[in-house]
Formats: sequence, structure tokens, C-alpha cells
Amino acid sequence: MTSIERSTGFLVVRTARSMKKALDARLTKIGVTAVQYTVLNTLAQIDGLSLSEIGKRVFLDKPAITGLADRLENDGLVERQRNSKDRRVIKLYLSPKGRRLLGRMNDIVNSVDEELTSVLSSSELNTFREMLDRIWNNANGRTTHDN
Amino acid sequence: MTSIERSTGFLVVRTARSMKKALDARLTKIGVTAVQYTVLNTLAQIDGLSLSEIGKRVFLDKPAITGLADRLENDGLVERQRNSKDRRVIKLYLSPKGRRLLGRMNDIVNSVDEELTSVLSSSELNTFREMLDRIWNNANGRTTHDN
DNA sequence: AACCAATAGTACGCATATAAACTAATAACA
DNA sequence: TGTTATTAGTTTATATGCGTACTATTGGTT
Repeated sequence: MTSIERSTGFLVVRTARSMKKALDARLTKIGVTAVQYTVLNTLAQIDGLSLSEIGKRVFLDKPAITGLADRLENDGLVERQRNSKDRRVIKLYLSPKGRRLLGRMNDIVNSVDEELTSVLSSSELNTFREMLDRIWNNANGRTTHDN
Repeated sequence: MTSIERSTGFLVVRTARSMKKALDARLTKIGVTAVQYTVLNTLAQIDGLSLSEIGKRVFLDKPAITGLADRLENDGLVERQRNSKDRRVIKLYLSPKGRRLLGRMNDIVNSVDEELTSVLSSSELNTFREMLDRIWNNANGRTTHDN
């Protein structure tokens, strides 16, 4: 193995970049990015999560979440609300505008995901996802079934 | 599929982030990033490539390459040289210092790659890489064997 | 009550990515 | 040959990611 272009890591990063790019291209029309969508979608499931909790769910550092929250708030998609009990905590809530956009975003995300993985059969896709999971768990120092 | 956390694209991006992070952590000690390494390694194979040609090989846009070349040049790892025939073209050459570092970088990259993918058997790894390739080709509008 | 460790967010600096606009140089072509 | 299209790189603006340091606030502990 002389060339990083042939390393598995490079292949994963390259593929991730393409997939994210394809999704961004579609979501941009609605005015959101792929990463911003992950945050909005997380709030759609559990509204009023703290910034840290969101970070854990989408696997991003605190500084990244702060920036994301800034931009989402600027666009009027979420609202920051300081917790009254623990004043260190700031919770995010979906705004009506943010909630309205979510349906369309979900459709886009699912359709892009299906398009991109359409080259894999259903069972291949399961295998692929399972292997991604195993590698990720390994990179993050967990046993495969810790999840 | 309601949650993007369960979408395949999200899994790929998440895994890519982890792998790149692990590699960056190791390469930083030498003073390079994973992306910078891909450029240096490309030059190790074919010295004197133009910025655009490098971009095609590592799949990055022109502005990204410009920035990378800036930082690599600042660190004294590469040299810019204007082409005499076509004065629009700028070619990059590895400096002695850059060339010296490459050996250590290659060792690091290979060892990290092996560690991270050690959870896959040799045949699984082949399958995994082949599927990544298929998805990537699909996302970039090519037939699987166009490559 | 006073002090200290831990936690939640933010600020800052650096390195990527991508799109769009701009410059310089070359190629195409009427 | 003069005009236009194309190409290579850079610049600019916006969004991300990550590490480090700093602030505010809590929670223990003594």
C-alpha cells in the first residue's frame, strides 16, 4: 500500500464528501445544509434538547454546535432558551418556521439516500451499514455492541 | 426511515469524520494534516503536477487546492513554479524537506488505516471497498467500471 | 460560608470545503 | 487580426470541524 488514494480511509472520506455534497446541493434550495438538517431533525424528535445533548446525538463538538445554533437561530429556525433550573444550560426549540420546513427536508434526505445507495442490493446495504458501524465503533473505542 | 441518524449517508459521513480525526491526530505531530498528506503523497508519485491536476486526483476544488498549496508552501514542504510554456499554469514540486517527511507519513497512514479496519476480515475489507467505490461512482455519475 | 473541581457555552485560531466573481493568459474563430 | 470563449489560479464569503482557553454556574467538601 504505497498510495493513500488506495487506503480505505481515503475511500471512506471521498465517498462521504460526495454524499454530503449531493445532499447539500438539494437542501440548499430550502436554505439549509446537511449538518443543519441533522440538528433540526434531532429537535423534531425531542424538542428542547440542550446544546450538549444535541452534540452527542449528531456527534459534534461543543464549538461546532454553538456555531450551528447561531446560524439556525439567525435563520429563525430554532430558538435558544436558557434553562431556569440550571442556568448554565441552554435548550434549543424548533420554531414554527423550522417545523414547517422539516417535512420537505425529510423527503429530500430520504430520496437522496435511496438514490445514492441504489447501487447496492438490500442485503448488501445491510452489510455495508453494519461494517461502517463496526469501523466507527472501533475508531471510537467501543465494542461493536456497545452502541 | 424517519431519522437521518439512521440514513446511510449519515453513517458514512460519521465514519469518515472519525477516521480522518484519528489520522489527523497522528499526523499533527509531524505538522501536517490528512488532506495535506494526500497532496504531498500525490506529488511523491508524480512531481511537478499543476494545481488543477492535483485537485482532480485528490477530488478537491480549485480554491481548496490554492489554500492547501499556500499552507504547504509556507511550511516549506512544496514549491510553486510557473510553467514557462503556459504561463497560466503553476506546478508544485516537493521540497527536500517535504520529501524527507513522506516516509514517516506513509508509515503513519498505513498503520492507522490498518488499525481502523482491523475489525474487518480481509475479504470483508475488499467487499467494503468495492461497495464504497460503487456508491462513489454512482454519486459522481459514472458506471462502476469507468474509473 | 469559602474553596475547588466539574460542566455548559462561548470565543478564538486554524484548516477545510464550496460557490461565485475576478484576473491573467491562451485558444478559437469569424 | 480583433473578438470571444475557455482555462488556471486567486480572492471572497459562508459554513463547517476541532483544539484550546475563558466565563458563568453548579456541586461538593471542608
